[in-house]
Amino acid sequence: MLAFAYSRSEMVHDALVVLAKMKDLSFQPSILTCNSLLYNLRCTDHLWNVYDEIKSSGIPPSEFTNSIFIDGLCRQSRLQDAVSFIQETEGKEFGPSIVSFNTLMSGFCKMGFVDVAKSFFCMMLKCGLRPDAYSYNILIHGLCIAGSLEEALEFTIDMERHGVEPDVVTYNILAKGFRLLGLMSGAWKVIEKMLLKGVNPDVVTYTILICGHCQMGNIEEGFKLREEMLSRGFELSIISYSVLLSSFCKSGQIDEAMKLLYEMEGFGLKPDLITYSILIRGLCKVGEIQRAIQLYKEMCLKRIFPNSFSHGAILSGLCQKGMISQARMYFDTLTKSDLTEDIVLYNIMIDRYAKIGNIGKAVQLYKQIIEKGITPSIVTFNSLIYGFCKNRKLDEARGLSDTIKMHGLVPSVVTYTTLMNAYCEVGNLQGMLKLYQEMEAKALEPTCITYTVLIKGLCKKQRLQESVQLLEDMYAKGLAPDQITYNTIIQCFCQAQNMRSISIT
DNA sequence: ATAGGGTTAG
Repeated sequence: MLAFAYSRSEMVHDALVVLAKMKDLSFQPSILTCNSLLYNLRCTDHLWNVYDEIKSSGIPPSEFTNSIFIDGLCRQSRLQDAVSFIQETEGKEFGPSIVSFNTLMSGFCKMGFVDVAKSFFCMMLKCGLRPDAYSYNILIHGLCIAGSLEEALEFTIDMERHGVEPDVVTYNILAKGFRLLGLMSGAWKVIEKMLLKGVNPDVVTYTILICGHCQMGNIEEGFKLREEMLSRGFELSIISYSVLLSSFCKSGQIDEAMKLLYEMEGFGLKPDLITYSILIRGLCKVGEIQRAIQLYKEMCLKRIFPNSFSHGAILSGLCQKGMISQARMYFDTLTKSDLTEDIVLYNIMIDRYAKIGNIGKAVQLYKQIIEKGITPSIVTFNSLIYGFCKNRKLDEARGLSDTIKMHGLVPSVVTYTTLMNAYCEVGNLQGMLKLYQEMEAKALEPTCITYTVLIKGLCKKQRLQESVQLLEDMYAKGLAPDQITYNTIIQCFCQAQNMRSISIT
């Protein structure tokens, strides 16, 4: 009991001391205690030791033992070991359980390998196991994160067909999937369906919707939903607050954001690393670097330790203020001392160099990444492509497509949009449209910026009707045009001296 | 003891 209590209270060290004593006295701990310990050490190097210890001690494992072990392997990114383990346990007393498979699928999804996860879904069926709501939700989530919304929806239908009712988690996952693509009208349809099915929204649902409003720049609607939430007896979570905070920060209303921070603290909610990172970024964005550093220190005093998010906030703050040499100094100390070589920090720096047209420095940092054996991300390449485009080196920019493939990466909407913009700038409408078709063929959803580039390209060739049609397409999709979209169209009509059509919307 | 909501670079 003592060992169990220690373990449950995450006092793992004490638990281990008690267990060692027990071993001296030849007392056997219960499997409950062992599992709890295995669970608490699942992210550490002790995972194997504890597991081997259980195996050799003769304590009969429970059905949970194996799935906890698999979870540990997945969390340590040892997916291959997890797969081998599942294969070994097949046919044994506690062979692969649904939970084991679900854990494994979740592990693969988190690493971005949805296809592999799907193959385990099939394997599960072959083992005679019936996927449960977790199995479906894990896959649907993985697909949504990967942007394959259509397939996620197909899986949802499949789920219903097999008698597993989509629950609040399923609907939340789908709503977020639409939100991620900026398609809020789709998200609302998901919620409608959910209500129709008699499934009640929860705090997560509200948070996704508030986030959607905020993302569309409509903080007011976000706050209205918050009122509705409160009137229905829900309490705001740290995350709901963070969404609202973030929205204020994005629109530069930093004092409003700080007010929310004090409000949440007043309710006894403790801001976490993400909340602080949002605020630090917000302060940097409006140029208040000193206040940002002050908050950063306050966070450290509360024993919340900065990660690359908070560092990235300060770094991009310095960059945005045009303090490029200070930014570089900060960057150098971070990359020299930090054990984790985060690609995001490199990306921020590379992007800044690209933005100011210093492609030389950008390429230099890229080479440094490769030398250090750090894997570049698609963002790294997008920034480099931007840099080349800005310097009118379109061939070099396009040439990077092969390098992207070489690294096993996939061009994103941003890759396409950046290149399309470059073609648009040099007046190559055909080149731009060809890229757009290629993008569509890969089922990549165009963003507001993609549409704006398309509109700009068409406007340049006086194809006004088509550009207005694109604007209509955006409305139909629930994709919000921004100021630049409107400015582009207005400017174009002005140039065509067609002042009346401006009221077309 | 397996699933869902918030921050980053384009």
